[in-house]
Amino acid sequence: MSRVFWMGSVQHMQMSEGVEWALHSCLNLAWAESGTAVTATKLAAFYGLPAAYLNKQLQALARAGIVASTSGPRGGFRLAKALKDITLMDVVVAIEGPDAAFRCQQILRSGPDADPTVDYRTACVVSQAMSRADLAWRRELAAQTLADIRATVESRSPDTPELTRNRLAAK
Amino acid sequence: MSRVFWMGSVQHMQMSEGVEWALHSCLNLAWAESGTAVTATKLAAFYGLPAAYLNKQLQALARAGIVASTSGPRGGFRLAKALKDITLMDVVVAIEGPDAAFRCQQILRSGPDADPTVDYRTACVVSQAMSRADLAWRRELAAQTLADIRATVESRSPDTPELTRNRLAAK
DNA sequence: GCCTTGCTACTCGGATACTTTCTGTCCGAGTCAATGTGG
DNA sequence: CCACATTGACTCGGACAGAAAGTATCCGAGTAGCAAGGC
Repeated sequence: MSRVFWMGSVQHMQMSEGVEWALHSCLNLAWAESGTAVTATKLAAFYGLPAAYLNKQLQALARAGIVASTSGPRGGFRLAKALKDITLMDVVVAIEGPDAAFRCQQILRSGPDADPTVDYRTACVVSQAMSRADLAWRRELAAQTLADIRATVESRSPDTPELTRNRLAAK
Repeated sequence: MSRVFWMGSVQHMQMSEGVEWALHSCLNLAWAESGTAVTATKLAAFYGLPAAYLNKQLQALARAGIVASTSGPRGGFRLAKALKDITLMDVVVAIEGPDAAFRCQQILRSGPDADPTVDYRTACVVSQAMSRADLAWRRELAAQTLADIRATVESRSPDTPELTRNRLAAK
């Protein structure tokens, strides 16, 4: 009796959803921009996101030099580079930080035949194998720019640029 | 005044350190095994890990069919497959769960021109791009088996099998 | 002497606390623009 | 009419709570072996 059903794994190792917000916001900035800055509030209203929290993510993009921020009336955010110079990797690093998903804790340090002079982050074979996968991931992210994304979106939905511009221009 | 120094990004999107523990423990099981099971306590003592928590990770490996568990005296864990049939991907999925790192929240659902009939996890261009990177990561993890890891370790440190076996055999 | 039976010690398994990270909110510093005033 | 100081509202920026996940621990269910007792 009382059979136990395994409900499936819980959600592990997920990146912040701020990455998704940041990517879409950058695209919207590219479509909206005609020399004017867009406030975090407007960008958040686009998807019903909490404005203050999106603002936090945009700050991270600003620190990374992806967007530029202006305070005061008529202030807001605008792209600091061309879309073709912004890779997915740039955005992910800006939001999630530069560290690899797999963190080698160097547990071999505590093992029976440990050598204190060795850095197991580079020497440990397990760590090397995991790093290989991380590098493949990063390579793929770095190979795609936001310009590529925009081009694909516009080819599928040609109305998107105008719709977005209008929506952001509206008070 | 009171200049603020940015301390660098905090550590985001890190996978559980249980992955590292699980990988090393599987290798140790392969070296120790001579038909006998090894307890979680012994495996934990190898690196000074909390035994009960390592046990938790080993349970996850057991659910995934990577190791088999036996209760009672002379019980413990032993490999359920050959090392060549265990990929890094298998271990990561067992510990971290099957979900991708990037979770498309389908924020386009809340966008201005949303189509409720569309599943944006597959339709959203941003999601597709992120998935491409995830797939590259998974492909790399699936391409490496624990047998590969063992072979590399043994070629670099030929003493490891015997050292490990002796250490695990010791009371 | 051998079989049966009960017991004890041992191990996994999942339920339970504690810590860190992520998510969300708030208020202050700075800024630009409009407005009113004086020349 | 034009220049300038003042005011005011608006926006980002970082500091401050709440929620969720990761980490660590504990105790119970089950099992295998051992020991004692009976045949």
